[in-house]
Amino acid sequence: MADKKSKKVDIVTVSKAARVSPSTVSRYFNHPELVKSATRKKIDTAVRRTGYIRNRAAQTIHGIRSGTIGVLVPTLDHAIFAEVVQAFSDTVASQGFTILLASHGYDLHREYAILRKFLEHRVDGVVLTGLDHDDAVFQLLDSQEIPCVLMWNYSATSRYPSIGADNEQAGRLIAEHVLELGHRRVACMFPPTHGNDRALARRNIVLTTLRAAGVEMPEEWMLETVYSISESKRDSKGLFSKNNRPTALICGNDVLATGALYGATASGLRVPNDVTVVGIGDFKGSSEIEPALTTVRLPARRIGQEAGNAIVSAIIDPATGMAGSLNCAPEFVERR
Amino acid sequence: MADKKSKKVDIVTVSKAARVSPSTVSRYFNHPELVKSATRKKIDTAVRRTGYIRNRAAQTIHGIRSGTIGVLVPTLDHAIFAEVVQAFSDTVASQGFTILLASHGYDLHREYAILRKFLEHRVDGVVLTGLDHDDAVFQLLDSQEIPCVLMWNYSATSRYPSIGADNEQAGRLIAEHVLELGHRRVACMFPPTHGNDRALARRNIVLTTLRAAGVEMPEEWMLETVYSISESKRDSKGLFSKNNRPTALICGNDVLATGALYGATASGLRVPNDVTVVGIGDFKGSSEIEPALTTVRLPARRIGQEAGNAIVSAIIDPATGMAGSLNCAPEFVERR
DNA sequence: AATAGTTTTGCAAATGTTTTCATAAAAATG
DNA sequence: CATTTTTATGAAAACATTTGCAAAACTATT
Repeated sequence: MADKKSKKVDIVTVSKAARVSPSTVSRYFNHPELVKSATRKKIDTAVRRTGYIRNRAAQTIHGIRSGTIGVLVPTLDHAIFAEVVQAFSDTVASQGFTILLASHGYDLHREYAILRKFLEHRVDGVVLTGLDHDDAVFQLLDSQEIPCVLMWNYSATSRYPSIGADNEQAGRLIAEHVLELGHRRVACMFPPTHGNDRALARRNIVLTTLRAAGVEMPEEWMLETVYSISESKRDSKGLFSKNNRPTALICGNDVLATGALYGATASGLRVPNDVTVVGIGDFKGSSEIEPALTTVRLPARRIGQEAGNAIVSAIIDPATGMAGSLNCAPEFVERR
Repeated sequence: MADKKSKKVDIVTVSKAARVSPSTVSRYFNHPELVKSATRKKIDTAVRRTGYIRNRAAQTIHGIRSGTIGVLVPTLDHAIFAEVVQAFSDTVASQGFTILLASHGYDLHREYAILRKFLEHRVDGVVLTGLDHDDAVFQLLDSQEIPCVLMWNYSATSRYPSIGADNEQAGRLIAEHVLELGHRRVACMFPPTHGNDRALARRNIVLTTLRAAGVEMPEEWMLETVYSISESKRDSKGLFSKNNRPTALICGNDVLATGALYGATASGLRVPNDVTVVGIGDFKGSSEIEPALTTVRLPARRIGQEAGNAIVSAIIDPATGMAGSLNCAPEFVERR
């Protein structure tokens, strides 16, 4: 079977081989119940013999769905996004869709260009990460009539349906936990917040919650550290080795938290006896780190699945349209 | 600009708005040097006003490249693959290509179906992970005339050009290191090798190298553990708590090695004083684990980049065709 | 101003499908 | 067996582009 390397095998090649018309071959694929089973058999062997592979491009220009969904994430280098994408991909693949994947590396300006590329490919739907996007991006989406989901974060007022965790809730949970433990001298460490609305929102709510409880965080305890264990270790060591040090450190994500754990240990402090370290955004595997880390878990797999289901049903049934936003509640995970 | 949500905006809509023929609009995009600059300007504003977005599907049926590359990995849940994909994606994106991504979850039978789907989308090239694939997959590739790269592992005799690390070399490096440290009582822990030629090849060479040095590994010291820190911790604890325990443990990947580190610590052993733990396949971040882990690093970023460059140049210049396989040498990373 | 040469444009055919409509074949009905 | 109904197939138009070819519009040359 299938070795016509010779030249182009198209639907008419098949139709000739099967001695039927091209229309019948087309029907064989799209409405098999309309073709007699004897003919079906003939076409079946012809397809096999010629090694024919359907051409979705040719279908797509008839307004038929392309069967692709554009997915745009900041980067796969952060396990958390890789996990969301994997879950999303699995979910939509089971419904016959394939994903077109691109990353913008936190440069929101690249989003527009990438989105255009997706649209050139006539994706059936688009998934963006985070709530905050260039206005041009939203306008472009408005002008098309394909469904779009903002995943990763949730907000009741997002411009397109958002499926993800509520940053406010996550930040509040962790801040309240720290307060409940009785801490009054609290520091925080977040990634650079420029172009990263997720991190920014988390930090703001943490500060607000603390302030509401009368805990004011001095400027020099608000660390801004890039996503890297070694940087975080270094910065937190700096923080912990000062004579005037905080008793708790809230980290914007678990990579930072991991580094901070190491930093604390390296400074001769024991966790959690001497200092408390907590993270937000538990990724697959952080549950295994030692010493155990208390975090607020953002349910990556669930987010990917829900986003996948939402967009697929919006694609398949455009009449009903997209369901609304969905809050995948972050979950408090206390360890040791 | 651009808000014709009204209806379909195609090249003829634009041509009418610009008062030129559709052919000229087409040329404006594909051979701008052939159209007078005054006309160019007219078309430019027409495009902007109508919000036209080119339809790659319609181009593709003219034999024009689709601008997509199919990438098939086992899963993104392993950081190492996510990292390769990220590097690959960045590399090809800079040349205007977008990736179609799918994962098979180590079920090699799904590869065939996914590959077919890629071909239906008329991808310009395909990247598979690993050297070992179903024969049907190779036959299908043979019957098409699109370039294909096998990435992640290297072998001089692979059926398609392979770009990646040499497992033999990696396994040998780490085994020799253990031998040099004077160990004679060595255990190993690898993921299930079924459908995972990478893990299998590594384990075989480790065993062979040890055996060549007269070190025979007893059956019960060959652990098969799924990719999970907690499983690995549990299994290694079992191993280390026996009265008759090995003095070194070679792990098939760094997730297993991390768990083994914790397992050793939990068994009251100190690393590396009481027991040596080494890994193969250093992933981004394992360099940060404490206690530090000695590994053989598989250069994920480099592999992704090289694979990207190789396939893009094979696509762009089919005459020259694909360059040969490339051995991205694994690198020995000794930490304390 | 007429001619030759060059640049720019439009027409029409081609690409690989799907789909509507009409016709042919088969089955059901009298 | 003739007629009606149903089912299966083919012809041709449509989809959104690209491209070879020829005509038209300029420029340059005398």
